[in-house]
Amino acid sequence: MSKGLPKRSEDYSLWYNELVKKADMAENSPVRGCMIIKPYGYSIWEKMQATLDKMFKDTGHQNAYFPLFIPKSYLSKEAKHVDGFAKECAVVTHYRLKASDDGQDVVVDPDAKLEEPLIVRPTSETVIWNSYKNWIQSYRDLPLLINQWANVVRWEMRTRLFLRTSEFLWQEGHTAHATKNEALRETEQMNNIYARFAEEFMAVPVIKGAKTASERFAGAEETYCIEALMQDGKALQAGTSHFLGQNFAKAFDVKFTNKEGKLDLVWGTSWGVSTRLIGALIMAHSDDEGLVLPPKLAPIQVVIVPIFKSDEQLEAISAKVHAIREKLLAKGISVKYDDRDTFKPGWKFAEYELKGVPVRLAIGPRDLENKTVEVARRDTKEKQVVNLDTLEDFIPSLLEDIQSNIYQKALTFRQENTREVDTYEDFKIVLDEKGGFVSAHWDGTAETEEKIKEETKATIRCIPFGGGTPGKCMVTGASSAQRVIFARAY
RNA sequence: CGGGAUGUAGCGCAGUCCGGUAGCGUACUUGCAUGGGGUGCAAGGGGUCGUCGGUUCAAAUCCGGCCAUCCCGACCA
Repeated sequence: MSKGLPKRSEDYSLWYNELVKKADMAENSPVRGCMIIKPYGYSIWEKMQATLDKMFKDTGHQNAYFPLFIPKSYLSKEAKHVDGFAKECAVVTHYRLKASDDGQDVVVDPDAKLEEPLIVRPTSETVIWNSYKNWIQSYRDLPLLINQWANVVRWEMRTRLFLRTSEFLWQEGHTAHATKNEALRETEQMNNIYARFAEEFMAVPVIKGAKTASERFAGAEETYCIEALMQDGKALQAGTSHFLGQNFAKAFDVKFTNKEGKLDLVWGTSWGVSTRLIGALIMAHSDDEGLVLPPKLAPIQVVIVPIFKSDEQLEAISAKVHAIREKLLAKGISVKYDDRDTFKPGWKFAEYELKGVPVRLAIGPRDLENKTVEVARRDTKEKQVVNLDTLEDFIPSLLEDIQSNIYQKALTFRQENTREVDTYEDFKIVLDEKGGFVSAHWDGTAETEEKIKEETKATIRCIPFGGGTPGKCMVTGASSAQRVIFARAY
């Protein structure tokens, strides 16, 4: 582990990349655009998974698993859907290799060509709706509320660790409903769950809203989303929830008999969040020293570092530490005691800061004498000496304090970097000089949206829920029902 | 697919202009000291110089092809 991270303020991209690698979260795989998620990065994902999975199950969803391969013909059944994904699909055309003529290599066996190419799923609507056709006959089979944890492949031209990789891990929920309203409520409910997860667990404030038609999921009638602001002033789409209307039901002929005995098409939704959330977590809180993890998602919440010279000292310290550890574990706090003598205390301090461990305890001979322990918090880097007797009450409240402090910090940052503008001139200036979210009036047309994107690289991140006051479009002067959120985005 | 750059030890790089037989930092191994913020000193191990070909007495270095990676664009539910 080499020391030193590039400065966040000097080169945000480099800082991010190095941080991901040095904190031992992930690295590039031999296949371009894919990534290897290392145990530390994966353990954060596992925490996210566990939390989200519980939220899904609490709202009546069940997990299932569908195949990785999608026959090409499935994908083409929904016209808009295939349009949206066709350009980034990995395609399997053969099922066998053979030795090359000179025996030095293996080549694709031309005799092993598949009758129909298989697409490595970029998303699973098509395979899943193909099954739903068989699973749904009556209104009694509805609603069908299914989620799957899986990997998907989208062959992006340009990739970034966690934020956009060719292969990524995610959950995708796919539900079927008897009525339009119920499906709409589901779409909204899941978007709310994502927002709650982002804010309460990731400590990342998000704006909930609807996508414009051009930013919608391919095949959806409405896409809701949560949008977060990163520390470099760029926006990141953190989760999406789609109202699919009856589009996939039509494409896959999924009909049910309603209470009146009449055939009707079912209404669908789909929603997902991915390992991109880990990227959001990193970019939202971390600093020049490394990761800053919210206690609720940190794989290690408290690390204890002993300071010792001799084996006798270590033994005495360890006895104390074990008692502390037991007490904290009993309160459901994850504690790591790093008593390795192969690394020095200073090295360990830097290492756990890099990895974003929220609280560090250091205990040495001096503390044994005074019955104290040094407590350092990662978010503010403040250190204080705490009496051993009060520690078990102090730590849980400190963890809560850190959780809310980093949320507040991120919220303040977003508020300071969200600006209302009324003219296109100001819009361009703010975007270039400050970045962040820009709240402005837009006439609602795809043409204006496209023109702005073309000229400024800013996209409409969302049309925030909750409405707002009407006004005039900053570009065309036409009337606008409410302000929308623009930003340059990842 | 266009524009730019890079490929030398696990990682980060110098050496290339001006050809002469492989170097620095870090990491690793060993020893001694050290230990409350990335410890110091000493010794040691580790290299098809991306790849294929050409020029030359001699190529990491010059020339050509290929491959790969990164950055900028195009692309990005």
